[in-house]
Amino acid sequence: MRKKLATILKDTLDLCFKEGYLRQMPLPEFVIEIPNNPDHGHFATNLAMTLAKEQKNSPRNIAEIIIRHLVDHDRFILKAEIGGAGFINFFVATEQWYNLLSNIITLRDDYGRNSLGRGEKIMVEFVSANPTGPIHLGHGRGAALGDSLCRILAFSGYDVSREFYINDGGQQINILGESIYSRWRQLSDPSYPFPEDGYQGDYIHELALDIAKETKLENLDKHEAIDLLTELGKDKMLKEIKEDLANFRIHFDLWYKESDLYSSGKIDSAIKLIEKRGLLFEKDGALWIRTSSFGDDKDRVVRKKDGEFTYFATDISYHLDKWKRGFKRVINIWGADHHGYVDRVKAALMAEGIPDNWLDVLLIQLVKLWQGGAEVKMSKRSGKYVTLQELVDDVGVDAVRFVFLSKDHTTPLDFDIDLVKRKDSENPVYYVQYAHARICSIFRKAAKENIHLPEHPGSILQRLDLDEEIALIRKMAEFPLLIEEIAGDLVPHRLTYYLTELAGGFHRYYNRHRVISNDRTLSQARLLLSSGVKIIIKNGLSLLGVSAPETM
RNA sequence: GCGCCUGUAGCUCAGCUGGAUAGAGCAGCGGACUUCUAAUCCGCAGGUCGCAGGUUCGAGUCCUGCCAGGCGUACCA
Repeated sequence: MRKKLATILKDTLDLCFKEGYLRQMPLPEFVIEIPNNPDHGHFATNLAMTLAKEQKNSPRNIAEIIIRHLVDHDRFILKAEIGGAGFINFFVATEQWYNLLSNIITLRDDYGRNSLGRGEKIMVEFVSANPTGPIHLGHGRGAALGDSLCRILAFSGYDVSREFYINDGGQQINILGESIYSRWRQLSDPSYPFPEDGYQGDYIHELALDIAKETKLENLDKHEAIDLLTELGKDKMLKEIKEDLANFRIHFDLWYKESDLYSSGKIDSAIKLIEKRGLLFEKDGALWIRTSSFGDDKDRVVRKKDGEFTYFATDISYHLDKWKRGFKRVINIWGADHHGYVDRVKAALMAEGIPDNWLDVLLIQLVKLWQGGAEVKMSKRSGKYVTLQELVDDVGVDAVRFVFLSKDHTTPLDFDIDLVKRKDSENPVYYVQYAHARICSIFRKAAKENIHLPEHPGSILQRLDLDEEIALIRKMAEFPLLIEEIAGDLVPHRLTYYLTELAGGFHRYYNRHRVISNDRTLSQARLLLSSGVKIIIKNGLSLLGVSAPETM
């Protein structure tokens, strides 16, 4: 509807220029917003104010001229008024709102879908937790964000791929093997030393027990045993990570192994490409890439003195591989502690001729856990942290996802377990789900009384003549544009707020008016209204990966 | 030192590309179930938008400086 209004305004300006009501000038940037105050209309624009300076006329005079010459062949606008310093407030003809509601009901699951992405290939890489321990809360937040983003991008016409990068090489994996080995030895010899930088968590102990049950380790020498434990431990950890994510309703299209980059020679070819561009040099026995030419603070090592590639080198080749696979755009979701790494990777990509804006990195801030009014301290080093699975077992997938998604990822998140566990009004996820369940309940009741949604709403909709009813439809009308904005700005948290407002609007309505009454057509009209709300709540929750229950 | 993020009601947070009287949930106080689910609703109270300047018709939003908190500044991964 906003687009329709924008067209009307443009046509109107053209007319005013042509007929000389206003001085000819380039079209200024102006906004059409939805005012907070209902007295200010359904839509408002600052158009007259943006014209004022150039027109050498007062905003209110210009608004007057625009209103007088509005090009509105379809009688879209009921009335237009001047407000404040020169806003133009528009009231849309009621019929338009009825059409919109009919449209929602026709489109159902597709209401809100758009073609912003034009089928473009886009990849979201997220979680990518090292297979050296279970996934914890921080990963969970990234998982919820990444998955929801993918759902929204797919809904917006992108061809989306979800990818998990497995760091299955390098030092930390060896430490995993050594840690398991020590725990295994400690089964028979409690004094056996544990590596200083080993992983402390109880899961290492469990892994040792598990593997010892299935595999004979006694006959192997230490190195063979550690190698084997590294492999088995890694596989078991990865399996657990996959299960935990599946329980969190998250599935990936591709699990990409870091080790494949080595075996396929992709690291070498990535570095050769940089060499070809003359951005590689040797210093102090190491191989460096001149990232400082592309906005990085300093140059970076890709191959160490000892001949090993750095993690940075594998990352460069991994991203080059993403590029070669034809993704038009890539989004990475990383923990905020990686922020120093962003410029470096972007610089390296630019050194390979990849444009700066190809990669978007979303940094998620820390999750702090609260219980009993105190912060639950977490540290991976000491092995003391709450896993995602524990939290999900405790409070349920829906609540965890909703809470994670209800905050902007740039702000640190305080997660209060006690609060999220309570299945009452304190938890917004139930507030939204409850509205859905309530509407389902109304439909059950209606079916019993043999009242059904009409096939062709037509004139029945005219029975929706309360301000609250029109206001609800107006709220519903915001949904498609909101989805486009979220897909464009990568901000799914806005959806949780929208859904809470929509649910609130319905709850209020429900408490004041009966949907089902003796008046059959009125009942049908209100069922149509309820149906619209239900459709949007269901679509919205599904984009967050949250269920929409029919009963609660 | 330099860089990134954050600072809005007692608490947790929204505030869309600058717009009209800064919002929501929780916590506090007072009300509403013989009627479609009270996991709901209604009302009251609660604010120097960290501080100080600047830009302009207009700033929580943009710019500069300062203060506070978090994180990062590896030939680790």
